[in-house]
Amino acid sequence: MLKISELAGRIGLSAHTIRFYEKHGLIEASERSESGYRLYSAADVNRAEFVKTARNIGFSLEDIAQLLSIRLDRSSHSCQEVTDITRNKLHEVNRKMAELKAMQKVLSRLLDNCDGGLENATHCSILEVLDNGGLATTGRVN
Amino acid sequence: MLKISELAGRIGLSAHTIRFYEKHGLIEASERSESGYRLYSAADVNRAEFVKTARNIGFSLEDIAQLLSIRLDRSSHSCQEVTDITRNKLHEVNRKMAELKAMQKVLSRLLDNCDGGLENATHCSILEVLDNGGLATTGRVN
DNA sequence: ATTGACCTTAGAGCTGTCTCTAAGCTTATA
DNA sequence: TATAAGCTTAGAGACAGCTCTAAGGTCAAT
Repeated sequence: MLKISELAGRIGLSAHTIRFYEKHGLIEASERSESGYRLYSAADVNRAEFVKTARNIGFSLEDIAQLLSIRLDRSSHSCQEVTDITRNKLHEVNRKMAELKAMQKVLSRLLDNCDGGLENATHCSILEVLDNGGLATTGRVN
Repeated sequence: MLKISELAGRIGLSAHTIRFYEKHGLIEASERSESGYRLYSAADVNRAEFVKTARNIGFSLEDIAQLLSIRLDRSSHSCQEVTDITRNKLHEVNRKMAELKAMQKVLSRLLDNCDGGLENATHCSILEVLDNGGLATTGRVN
């Protein structure tokens, strides 16, 4: 049985974060010592590692809570439930990527058109674009 | 001179948001009516539109505050200051893109390896991966 | 004169994920 | 035995960018 900071060291989260995850139902200590210290069994460690892995991949704490409840009773959940969560996450990632790509394109073009020298900003093309409502619509790419 | 909701309609922000931006120094009403209503001049509208455009591109409110202070006195700032802000933003976007790409790759691979059928999740390959600390290191791509 | 839309302010609440603090108890080490 | 490290709890604070509320004043139309 591990104490909280031992678990923390093992999985690479702070003790603070582990307590925070516990409050949100993600990690459990199946026992307590006489003095009230959390004690983690091998199964608890596995669960915590599951949480950490899912977190690393990018699942939200809420996603992870759902995945955990499936993991806890695999036979009464379908594989599809798991893929649905994963697919939703992938869609979310794709949406964000599209946003970032648009930003990337605009920012790059702003930089391309501006020399960025040490002269004063009276004729800075970036400021001009911002003043004129964005990049010209001709040739605009979303 | 426009009242706040007229400005709101004009630039596509809520009156709430305009007051919020004002509190953060982004938008100003150069006058007030006798009864205390905010009144926006043409210059105020231009400034608000600048803010909106920069926001649409993805600049943070803090970035915009900096851009505004340059815009306010272009001759005492260099063009480089503007490109620095823009370049920093671009780098931030690039970093986030790289994170999202990694997530995208992992999520796609999880989905590829899982049939996602209606059968129960006892042998769900996604859960197995999460239980085993992530995708196999052989052939791992970051 | 009344209704209803609009305006004012200060400040709270929301999202998600921590991160830290205070005040006090326990355990290990010297 | 004294000290330091580690544990406990509840709750506050941080980030960014809104979003909304309460309690009230103003204005235009009927």
